Amino acid sequence: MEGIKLTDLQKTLVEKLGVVFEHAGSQPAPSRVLSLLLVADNTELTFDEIWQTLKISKSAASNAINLLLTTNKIEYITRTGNRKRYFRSRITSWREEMRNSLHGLLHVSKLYQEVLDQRPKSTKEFNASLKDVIEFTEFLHQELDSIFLKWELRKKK
Amino acid sequence: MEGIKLTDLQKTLVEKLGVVFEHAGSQPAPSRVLSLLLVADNTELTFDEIWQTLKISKSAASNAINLLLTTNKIEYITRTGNRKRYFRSRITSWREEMRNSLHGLLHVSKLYQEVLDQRPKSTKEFNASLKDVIEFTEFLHQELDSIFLKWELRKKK
DNA sequence: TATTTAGTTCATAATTTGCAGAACTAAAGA
DNA sequence: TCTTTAGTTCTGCAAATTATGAACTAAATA
Repeated sequence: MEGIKLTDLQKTLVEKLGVVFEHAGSQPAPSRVLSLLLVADNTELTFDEIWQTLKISKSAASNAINLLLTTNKIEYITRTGNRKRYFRSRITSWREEMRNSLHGLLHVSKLYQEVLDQRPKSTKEFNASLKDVIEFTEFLHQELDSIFLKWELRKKK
Repeated sequence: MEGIKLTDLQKTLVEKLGVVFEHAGSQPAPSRVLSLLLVADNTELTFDEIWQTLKISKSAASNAINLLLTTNKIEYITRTGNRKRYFRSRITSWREEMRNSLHGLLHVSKLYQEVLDQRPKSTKEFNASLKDVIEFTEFLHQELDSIFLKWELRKKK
């Protein structure tokens, strides 16, 4: 048996999502692995199921999976008396990932501050915008929890 | 004269920012052009100043500039009796750009909805997370203006 | 001890990307 | 009309990125 069975719709979705992830900066193979783990009926797939279903080489799958593991996009579980690893998307930790993305923006912010520090005082509007971006990013980072909270309150209703 | 003069700090900042933009998915030359327009004392630079300062070819500069123009990262102004275009960063429209980024996320959200629509009902927690991501993205999109507002109120104090 | 399993690593091979250089163009000026 | 200016467009190439297949490995099983 070669990989898992996907409907035509599922195959299309894997490719469409794959392209979206590529545009977001991810490589082709990792993008497709991640997509497959979102689209497949079974959310926990083995190494063999992944490369056989996506029709990519074992080495491409190995590299893709390890990249996704180190970037915390996926994780794996094991089962007693079974050497296989079952890989799954970490979508359930999406809040955590969003926080991390914002942390990345904070790093850009620090660079913007360095830029601002060395700018001539004369370009007032420009400098003010730069300062706005820096401050708003920091604000967003501080506010994230209360934004989550507000959303959860609204959701309950 | 070859391009504009940059201090060593400015040169370093152009490269550091350039790398950051590259990590965000932008190509090398557009990244450097965008960085230069943030770092240079003069916020409005001509085509010749850009390629000569960055030591890239005219074609690389032309392509980079046009890409940045079509993605609304930069704009240009002209001056009477002068055929040159003066390019500048659109950083002052950063709110608009943020709104657009969120709009892009909304597009991903639509795909996630397609994924969710075809998923088996049995993977409850997984599906719930997917739904959360979709709904939170929409929430954020709706809330953006009031988040801006809250930030501006806080800023005044 | 031999074999199978679940991957990993390595040496390329195949694309893809991004840039340079040169030729080109359209408008303005001399 | 010739030249200059302010770019654009068109190859061609070098480098970087990705993928492949085959050989390898370490643990478990027979």
